[in-house]
Amino acid sequence: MARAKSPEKRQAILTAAIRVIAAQGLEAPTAKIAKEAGIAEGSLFTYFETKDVLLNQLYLELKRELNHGLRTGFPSDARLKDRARHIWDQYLDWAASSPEKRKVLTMLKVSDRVTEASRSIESDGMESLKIAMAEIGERGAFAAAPGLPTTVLTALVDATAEKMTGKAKLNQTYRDAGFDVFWRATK
Amino acid sequence: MARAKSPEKRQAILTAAIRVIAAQGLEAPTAKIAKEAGIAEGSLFTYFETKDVLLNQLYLELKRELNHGLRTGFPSDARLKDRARHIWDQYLDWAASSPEKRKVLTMLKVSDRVTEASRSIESDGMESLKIAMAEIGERGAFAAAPGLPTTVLTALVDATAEKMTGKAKLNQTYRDAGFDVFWRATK
Amino acid sequence: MARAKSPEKRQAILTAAIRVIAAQGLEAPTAKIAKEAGIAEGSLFTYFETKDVLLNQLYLELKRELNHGLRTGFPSDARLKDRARHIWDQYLDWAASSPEKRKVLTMLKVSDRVTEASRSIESDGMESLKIAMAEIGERGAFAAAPGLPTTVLTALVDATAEKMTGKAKLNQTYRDAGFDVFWRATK
Amino acid sequence: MARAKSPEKRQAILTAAIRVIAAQGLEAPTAKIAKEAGIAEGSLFTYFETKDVLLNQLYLELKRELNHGLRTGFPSDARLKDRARHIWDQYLDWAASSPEKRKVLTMLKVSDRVTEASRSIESDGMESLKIAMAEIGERGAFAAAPGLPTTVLTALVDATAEKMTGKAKLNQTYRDAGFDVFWRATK
DNA sequence: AATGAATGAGACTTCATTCAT
DNA sequence: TATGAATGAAGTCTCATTCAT
Repeated sequence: MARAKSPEKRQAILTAAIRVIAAQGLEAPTAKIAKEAGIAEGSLFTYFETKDVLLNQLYLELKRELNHGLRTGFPSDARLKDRARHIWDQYLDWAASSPEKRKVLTMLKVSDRVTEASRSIESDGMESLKIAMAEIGERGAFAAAPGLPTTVLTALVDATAEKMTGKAKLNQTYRDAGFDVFWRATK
Repeated sequence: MARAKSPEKRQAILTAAIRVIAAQGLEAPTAKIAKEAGIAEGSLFTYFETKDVLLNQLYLELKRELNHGLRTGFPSDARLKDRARHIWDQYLDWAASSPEKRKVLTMLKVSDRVTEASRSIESDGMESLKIAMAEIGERGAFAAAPGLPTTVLTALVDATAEKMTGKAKLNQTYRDAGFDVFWRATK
Repeated sequence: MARAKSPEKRQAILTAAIRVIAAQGLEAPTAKIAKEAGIAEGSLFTYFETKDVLLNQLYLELKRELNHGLRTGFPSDARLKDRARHIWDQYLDWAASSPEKRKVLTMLKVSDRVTEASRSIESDGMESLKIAMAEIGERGAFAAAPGLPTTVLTALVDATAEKMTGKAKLNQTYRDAGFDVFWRATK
Repeated sequence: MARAKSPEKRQAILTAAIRVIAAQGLEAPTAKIAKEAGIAEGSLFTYFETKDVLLNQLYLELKRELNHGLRTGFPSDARLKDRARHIWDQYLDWAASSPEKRKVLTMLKVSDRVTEASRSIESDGMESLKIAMAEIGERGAFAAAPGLPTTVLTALVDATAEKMTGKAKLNQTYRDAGFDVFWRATK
């Protein structure tokens, strides 16, 4: 049999895409992504039929990775604040430690090159998190404003991660302050 | 001397750019913007030397307009909560009533086509607002986290405006809830 | 006003296309056609939106030119043999004097890049010719074989023109022999 | 020694090429031909070094097959008209029953990818046919026009076969009419 | 200043051919 | 020999910018 399609190469393309797109935006040339991945221009299309397919796969990959992080070690039976804090910490860790991924995911969320089909794909095992977010949604400032907690949480994580990039000294301060802003809203 | 450059035409280009870029992203062709503005392809470059110049001017224009709204009727001598609420309401009004402008400003903020020089240009007359934000920065969850209040405020407005688009019925609820989230952080 | 789109340039592209396609086939690169026409690669698309549009326009142009030749000086009131001979001579003159055009028209007729819409467009003023072909269709070998005379005429012209290319000496012989073959079929 | 090249596979490629090229033209991808033949992309090049080689072999194959048909049962000693009719019938049977092959052979004849070397290769055992064509060439409209009979015959068969495709009812009529056109030329 | 045709670099994608397995 | 991933040249088309009118 011939060479098998290598998962490493596929991953290399996605990784290269993150790096290049974070720097240049979604209009980054596929040729540059291929070069960064160490493969020929045409080989990119062996793994992703078109640029749009690549972009959608990248979106799904990042969403999956983020969701996986949120689920990992989730304390389903702890009190609400601890569960919220877990989400906050995991989310923030991912956002702060992978600023390029966060940036690219943000771009993709806004872009119309990501299809509705991609957007509607959800990860498994998110039930406990949804329950926690639903509980939060019944409390404090969030009551009567459907959907607001998730949106606000995402916005606060982004804002906090933005401030954290590159200021190691104050990182713990920002991390606590950001969560504090969020948690106060639930009192 | 030949005809003078017409300020109306300049404005028409900026307005067209907002409409077209909101729909297609920053990669929208200058030719399309020109057509939407009712002028010839080449004329656009009489008013803006390059596409990057246009984008930067657009960024400045939107920032200026937003800041102008925030200043208008600012109750410099009221108590902090009222001043904060004024900022919140004005900001949210702009964001909710000009969704295209908000969308484009968000795109521009993230894009690397907007230069550092453009980003560092500030509007005049913002002193009172800065004072208010500084006072907020000393309180509650924001203490010890420099710069966080502004970032958080922007993030909350964006998140709230996003939820408001198209749900007239709940708009007042979201408006109040969003501010509530913000204000609780200062207690 | 800016430069007007020049009909000369449009014609230069069509002429270049004939030359290049006759030599290389329909897959001839647009870049080569543009170069041959003395314009920039991109300019070709100012005159023809896509390669397919160019090909269809070329088809229509050649068909129009050929039909125009057939109509010119057509002796509507002469006896059938003279009318047939006029068609034969005009057709053969065109085919023999423009071998590249004939070759390209043949290619286009067969290609599926020429749309049904293009094929169905007819030239004006062909009535007298149609009458003549109809009369022929009722005679001799053609009776009871609908549509055969036109097909056979085209085939015989092509075959004869093929033999004529480059043998000036025998040209008149071939011209007469070809028509003879055709006319005998009507006896 | 390793496995020998399989003649079946070679034939499968040629058959697939006919089907695919009839549908898409000579620019049909080799990958598609390989897939249609049920083999891997790269295996095609084990049997035909390059695409041009494949095209030339295909041309020779079709020409050989056609010529074989013409020779089969050729009545060398019959009177000229019967010999001509035999050629006509055999040729037309092949053309009408294998429209794809006829189409592809026509394309190849016109293409410059078929070399002069290929064109000059002749089949064995065609002497009797050549004698018949030579006799025809001395008669009627063909006298003094060297080479015309063969060209005209080919053209008439193509034209007739074209009309026959899909009109079973009139097929015998067209078959007779076409031959009639040809034979009248020899009187 | 206004117009829009002209330019050519560069984008995405296809495909004949090579080569590791 | 068979496979199909890998390659990169080449093709069509887009678009920011220039420039003749």
